[in-house]
Amino acid sequence: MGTKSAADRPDGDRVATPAVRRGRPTLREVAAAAGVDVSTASRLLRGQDMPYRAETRQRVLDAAEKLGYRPNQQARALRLQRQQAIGLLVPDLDNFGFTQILRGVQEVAAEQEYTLMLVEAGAGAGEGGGISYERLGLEGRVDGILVAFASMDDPHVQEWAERERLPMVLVQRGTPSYPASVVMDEQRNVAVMVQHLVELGHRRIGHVSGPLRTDTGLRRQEGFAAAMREHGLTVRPEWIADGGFHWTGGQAAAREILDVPAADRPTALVVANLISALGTLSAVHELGLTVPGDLSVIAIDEHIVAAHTNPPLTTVQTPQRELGRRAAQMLLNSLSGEKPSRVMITDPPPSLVVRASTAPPPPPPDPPPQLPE
Amino acid sequence: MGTKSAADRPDGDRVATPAVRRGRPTLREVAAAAGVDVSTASRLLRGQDMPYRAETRQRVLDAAEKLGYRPNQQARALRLQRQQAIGLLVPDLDNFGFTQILRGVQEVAAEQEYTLMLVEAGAGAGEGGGISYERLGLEGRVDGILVAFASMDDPHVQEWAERERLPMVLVQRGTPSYPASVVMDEQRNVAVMVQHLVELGHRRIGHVSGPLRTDTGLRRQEGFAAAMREHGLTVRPEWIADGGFHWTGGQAAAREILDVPAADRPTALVVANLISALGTLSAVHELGLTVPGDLSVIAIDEHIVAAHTNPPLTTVQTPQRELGRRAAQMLLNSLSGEKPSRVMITDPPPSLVVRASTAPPPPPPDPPPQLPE
DNA sequence: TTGAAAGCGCTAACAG
DNA sequence: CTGTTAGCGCTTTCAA
Repeated sequence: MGTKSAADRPDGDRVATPAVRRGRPTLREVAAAAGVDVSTASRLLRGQDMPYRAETRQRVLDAAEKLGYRPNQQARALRLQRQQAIGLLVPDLDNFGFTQILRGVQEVAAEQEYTLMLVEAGAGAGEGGGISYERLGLEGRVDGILVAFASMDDPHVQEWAERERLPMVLVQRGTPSYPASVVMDEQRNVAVMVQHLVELGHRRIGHVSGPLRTDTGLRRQEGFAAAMREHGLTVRPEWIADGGFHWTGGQAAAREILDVPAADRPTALVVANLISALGTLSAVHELGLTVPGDLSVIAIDEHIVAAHTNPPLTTVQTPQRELGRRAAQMLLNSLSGEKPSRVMITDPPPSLVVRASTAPPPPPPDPPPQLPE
Repeated sequence: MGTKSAADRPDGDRVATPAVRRGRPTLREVAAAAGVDVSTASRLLRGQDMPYRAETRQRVLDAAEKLGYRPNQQARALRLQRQQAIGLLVPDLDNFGFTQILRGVQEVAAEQEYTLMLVEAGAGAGEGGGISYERLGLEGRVDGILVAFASMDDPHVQEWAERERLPMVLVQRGTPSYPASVVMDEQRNVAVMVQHLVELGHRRIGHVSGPLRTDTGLRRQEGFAAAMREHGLTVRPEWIADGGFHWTGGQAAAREILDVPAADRPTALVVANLISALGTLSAVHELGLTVPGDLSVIAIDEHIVAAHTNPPLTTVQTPQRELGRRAAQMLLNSLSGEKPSRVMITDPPPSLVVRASTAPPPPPPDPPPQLPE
């Protein structure tokens, strides 16, 4: 390496780690092997500019190939002030709703040659607990983050992102105080479900909702009320309960709604997500009711699991993947200076996956000849 | 919350900041604000050494606090030649088996202040397809990787890791050619299942296996054979089929095994993982059989979903989390130069979660008074 | 007890 | 067409 004699540099040979071979070949080594300057090698290897002598180009390319050169992302990031990476924060990977969002995000990130860091941020903290975002270690590692916390109303994320100066796009959560978000048309999602039930003949419809403090939960519930009104049906408060987007919550909510005399029960339940629908089914069975004989159940979120519950659940498939795509695009665009906005996905419209959990309502238990209301 | 106006700076003493605010405060700025050299600030903020003048310490700490200083990971990584981050590659986040492994890995990473990069590597590629590991962009971003590809027998990973000089630990996959891996005691997992069935009175037991080209699949199948032998039962080849660790595979395998005259059917099926057990249940219902009336079914992998299938599945809970922990530990240790090894987790022993899918076998269809074999 | 200086590996003006 | 130079933000000898 050095052209100087080792003798006149008493400190010279204890510079780096005692490792004989370095981890990976550096650009400097490639350049040396090709007999050019690092700057030339850098430009050329990155495909920049046009004019190189054919021979130079060949020599550099050969040397890089031969040494198996791969640019050091860190050095590049430091120099460019850009990580070429984004983060995706999800609360819970057990929640079936997230995998499709993830796929969408992944696609876009890959297309734009960004690395995606997926972080399950809710894991340790449980539902209500505060998360230490600092602990995630995302700080200097990503250029921006996507936060898919529909089920978590956490003001800290926003503070954190601001403090770290991290561009952030909220997914499934249109907090009015934040300008960058992508959500679905929940009204429509729910309308599809209500419509299906009405077509089957149901008029007594209840709702196992999401938490009302979350944007998604709230909008689904509003959508429920709106759809009911549209069909001239009454929304009965005692037929609505918060299932918390969670298994136990769904169970508790269903118990609350259904553990009443048969005459006071709804004939169908619209459930705000798949995992809480599992809980709902539990409660239904506990109470000795049959689905869809006594009660129809329909839920948001399509997943293979829905085909295997008892009975198989009718679901609504929503544009989750598109949601992920758009969110990622927005984040990436905002990194290039574009102003982010609030977007509502409508394009792949929600579609019904009809299975065995929905059917016409049972005949009314009492024989009142006309209006049950 | 409080919308932060640009103007409000409650504290009177303001640091002379450059005209344009940089992305984040640098160490240099902190040092300047405190009136010390960067090297001093660096040492002090990292809690290095002991001897600082109390006043110096205070000034630096205050400045850092006030500016909201956070060290730049990239610069540090470049200097230290260490990312303080590890990657976890999983094939498929829809597979329930991985979340617990993830939790374990997360715990250890957090304990040691490592950032975890979770990458769903199989997503785009499908089961058999080759993955472009280079595309993951993990290259210079992590110090090592955990590969949880039980269901994928891919020689490329190894090459890739070697080429990138990335220390790698295999999780759930004890490839004999690779020295660093953590697996479970699959023999024991399966033995628990067989034992349960035998105790219920079953003697005609089949197996929906994992792919035999995967280590896990193979070991589960060997375990099955061993357990059967131990109980003096015969392993019937026609009662074994590969469910591919996938939904459709599970379905096909079960069809193959069960679509025969009743007298030739097993009375119980040991299924190699939960997702393929869902497929198995599908096939069983298709064929008009009842569980557990005609057939008992038991699967590996405990998950809340198992409580909601039709009927609820008896499962074996395995030490997945511990697996993740040990794997992460091994990787981290190997980063500090320790030789990795092949480890088999035995500690939290597998435990049975008994649900409705297992029961005593039906009475034999024919009336042969003695041995059915 | 603290400061000066030398880079980690890379890119980007600006000169030749 | 290619080389020189000057750092990105941080850590770490070595000196003072």
